Formats: sequence, structure tokens, C-alpha cells
Amino acid sequence: MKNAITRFAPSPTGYIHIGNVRSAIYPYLIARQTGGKMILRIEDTDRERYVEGATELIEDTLKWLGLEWDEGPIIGGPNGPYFQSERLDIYHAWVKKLLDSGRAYADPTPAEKIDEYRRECSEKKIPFLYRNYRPENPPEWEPGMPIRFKADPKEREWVDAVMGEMKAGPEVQDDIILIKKDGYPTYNFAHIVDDAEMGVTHVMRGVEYLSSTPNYLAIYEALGLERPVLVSLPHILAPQGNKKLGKRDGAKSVTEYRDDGVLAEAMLNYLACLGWNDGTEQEMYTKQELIERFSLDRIQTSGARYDETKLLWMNGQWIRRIFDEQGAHALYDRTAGFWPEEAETYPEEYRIKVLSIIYDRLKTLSDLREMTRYFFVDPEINTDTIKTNKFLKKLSEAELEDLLKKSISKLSAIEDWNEDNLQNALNELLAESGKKPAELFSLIRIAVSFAPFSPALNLTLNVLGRETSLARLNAVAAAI
RNA sequence: GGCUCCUUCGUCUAGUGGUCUAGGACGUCUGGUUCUCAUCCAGAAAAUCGCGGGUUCGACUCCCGCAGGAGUCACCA
Repeated sequence: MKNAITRFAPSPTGYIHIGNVRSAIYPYLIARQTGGKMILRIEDTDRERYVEGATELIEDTLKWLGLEWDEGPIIGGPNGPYFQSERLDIYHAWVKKLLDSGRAYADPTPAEKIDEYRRECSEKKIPFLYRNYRPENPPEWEPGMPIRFKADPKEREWVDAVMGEMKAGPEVQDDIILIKKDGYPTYNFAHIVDDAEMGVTHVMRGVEYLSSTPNYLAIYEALGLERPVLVSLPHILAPQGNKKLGKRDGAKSVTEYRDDGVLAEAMLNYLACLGWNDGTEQEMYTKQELIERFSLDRIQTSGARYDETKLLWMNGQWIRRIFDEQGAHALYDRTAGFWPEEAETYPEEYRIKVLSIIYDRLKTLSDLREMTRYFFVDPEINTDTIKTNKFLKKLSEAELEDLLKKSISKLSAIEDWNEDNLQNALNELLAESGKKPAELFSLIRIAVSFAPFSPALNLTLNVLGRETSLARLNAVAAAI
């Protein structure tokens, strides 16, 4: 496969969600893998469903995931315009060919009449095919009249890159509408014209188009066009039930996950591998690896259920991977907007230190908000937390106070406040007090954070700093 | 209803006639890593391969039925 030209052709009716973003990812991977091009085309022929701002939402999603397109809105290209609503002349020129060759006709039949035919068929329990009601002497086309394709029903075969060899009989081929009465083309016609004009070699879309394919095949033939590679993408299923994941099932927009602290790397990785694998046991893929390894013939033929838990696991893996491979700064650069409010007044350097000891506990970046608060603001002292702690409840108040005082004096004697010295001091305290780690460490940890958990004690104290650590311990000692 | 597609652990999947007493990952459970939470490590439970027939020395893998699920039958995409 060389220089594949693929496209992502959404209609601007809202945001891109988990259930439909694969039809952007896979075309992108194929285009990059083959050194071809990916086109973004906005299919806005349905003026009633058009949503203002949806195009921007779509572009934002693609950019976030790192799916750069080579031609499309904003950047333009040699095959524009890339909004179908601006290509009406093109569709009319193409439909004229069909009209002239007798493969299409203007249909004057009023809508009520068509409904009647349809009802008739359903009463007789026979399938409704418009071609059986084809008007005998169609008039010249004039505005306000739809144009229909004149079907050429017969056995048709084709190969779907995912589904394999397919065939369909004449019973599914009909006189479909090419141009609506408002002069706009239907999807069925517009996508064929555009794909041909734009040189698209791979048509990748959801399986819901599989049953319309015989009609598309007939149009390709009538127009003398070469068939592109047809690729049906199985649905992503909702977490519950067996339905395809859609907005009605609460499918979140892809970018909503960005706001929730999911990394683009994790999102892309998870989505690409939902219903696809390269046959090895690898689970973690960079975008580059996906480009290299992706192949159409390993796309699953059945639908895959969306599992947010695994996405979150993968996100945690990616957070650690970025920190470990690219360093604290690289991860820190992704954390803007995820810190607790109180963190704003602290220097970047301090936040990076906090991040460095907490990052391996993050599932999403937004966990930062609750997990790091005590590094930026003194926690509220609640002695009950100490007295009811499972390791500390057997100690008397006097013992607790004594232990705190010893800790304070030991820690304040540290000359150079660093991880190692802190650990040494902590170990000495353990030996001198004869307490178990569970008791001593829990007490100090709670006194200093009042959080349900924290990183290793010496690291926490080190980042908090001498002054803050001792001040908090003193405050708690006084409160007991 | 017609037509089409799909069917391996709870979930994502490996598997293209014998190496499968079915492998990996998420999730779950257990243990370990000086307290906690997480990471990490070790381990466990978890699929009679939708069901029923064939073909074959041998089938998750090939064939035929059936069932279940999904999609589609718009002047929506």
C-alpha cells in the first residue's frame, strides 16, 4: 500500500465522542504509515442538524489527539472547499452526468404519495422499493425537485478490508435520493463525489454503512469511478447493554477527558487498541509505534465494549512513563490547571518537587487537586483522626504527646534537611522510642498532612520543608 | 419483518487442524516492598471457545443448521 489518501468526514452536529473517534484515528494511521495524506472534510449537507461551533470542536479534538490533517478547513489544500455546503456546484455538475446518461431522474412525486406507497407495501408485508414506483416520464429537473439514482439492481460483490468478502442481491438496491429538494446532496451521493474529486483511496467509516454499500457500488459504476478500498469499522459498545456507544448513552466527548486529566497519549493508545492489536502482547504504544504497526486486517470484526477502567489504568501508565522517560518537567508541563487553587502562589520549582514524589500515585492529572492540597495549605487539625487511627488508638494522649515532642526535637536537630538525613533521623527515633513504624510514622504522617495517604514519610517531610514540618508537628502537639 | 454482520475468561483480546489440560492485559482476590495510599513484584480465582450436528486419527480453528446480539431498510449522516 502506497500513499493512501484517507479522510475523516464528520458532520458538524456536535462533539466527537469515544464511539466515533476511531474513524478519525484509523484513517490517520493509514495515511501516515503509507506516506499519504489525511483529509478533513466537513459534511454539512443537513442544514437542520447543523450545530454552530461543531467544526471547531472537531478540529480541537483532532489536534489534541495529535491527528494532524493535510487538507481541510483552516489549512486549505488543492481539493477544497472542504465544507460540503460550499461544493454544491460540484455535486450538480456530477449529477448532470447521471441525468444525461439516463442514470438519474428528477422525481416530481409528492412526499405524501411516497408515504402512501410505503404504507401499501407494509400492509402487504413486502419490502418497499422505490424503483417499483419509478415515475414513467420524469420531467426536466427544476429547483425544488429531488433527483434520484436509477438503480441497476443485480448481484454485487465486493471486499471489505475488515469484514472480508461481501455480496448482496438486487433486493437491497434502490433508487436512492442523490440531490434533495433543497438542492443539497445526500450523504450517499456527496461522499462519493468528494472522495473521487479528492482522490481518496480508503473509505473508512462505521459498519452502519455496510448495508448501503451495494447502492454506492452502483453509483461508482454509473459514474465510471474506480472503487476505493472499503473499510467498515465495528462499533464501540456502551459499557452497559449491547448498544453502540452514542451520546444518548452518555458517551463523553473526547476532549472532556482532557479536562479530566487524561493524557492524549493514553487516549490515543487506548482507543487505537480497542478492537485492534498487532498480534503481540504489547499494550502500550506511542503514536509512532501505532503508525508503524497498524494494519487494517487486524481490526476486530465484532464490536468492542468501552471500558473506562482500562483507559484510566493506561493513563496512569502513561503518566509514569512520561515522568520516567522525559523527566519531571515534561510531566509538569501537562499539569497546568490541575493543581489545587492554593498552589498558585508557590513557585514552579516547588510544584515540580511535589509532583516528583506524588506522580506515581496519579491515575489522572486531576487527582493532583485532592492529593497535593496539604503541600500548599496547612491542614485543619483534627485530633480525632489521630485518636481513632487503627495504629494509634491504643496509645494514650500522654504517649502521643511525648512521641510528638521527641520527634520534634529529633527532627529539628537535623542540620541538612534532606531525604537521607530525614530517613536516618526517623530510623533513630524508631530505635529510641521502641515504637513500631506503624505507630511512629502514622503519627507524624497524619500530623503533618491529615490526608488519607501521602508519599513516603521522609520524602513528604523533605518537600514540605523544615519550617512547615516542624510548625505542623508543634501545632498538633499543642492540640492533643 | 426482509437483508447484512457479529458470537473465546466480567471486559479488551491471542489463537488460521495437533505445540491449547486455551496465552496476555484490565478488573477482582492473596502475599511481599519499614505507616498509609499508589507504584512495583510474586501468586490465585476466572472461558465445558453461543448451541447442535457433521468432516477428520484429531476442531476454538473447516462445513451445515439453530439460537442470541447488533446494524440497516430516510429528501440523517
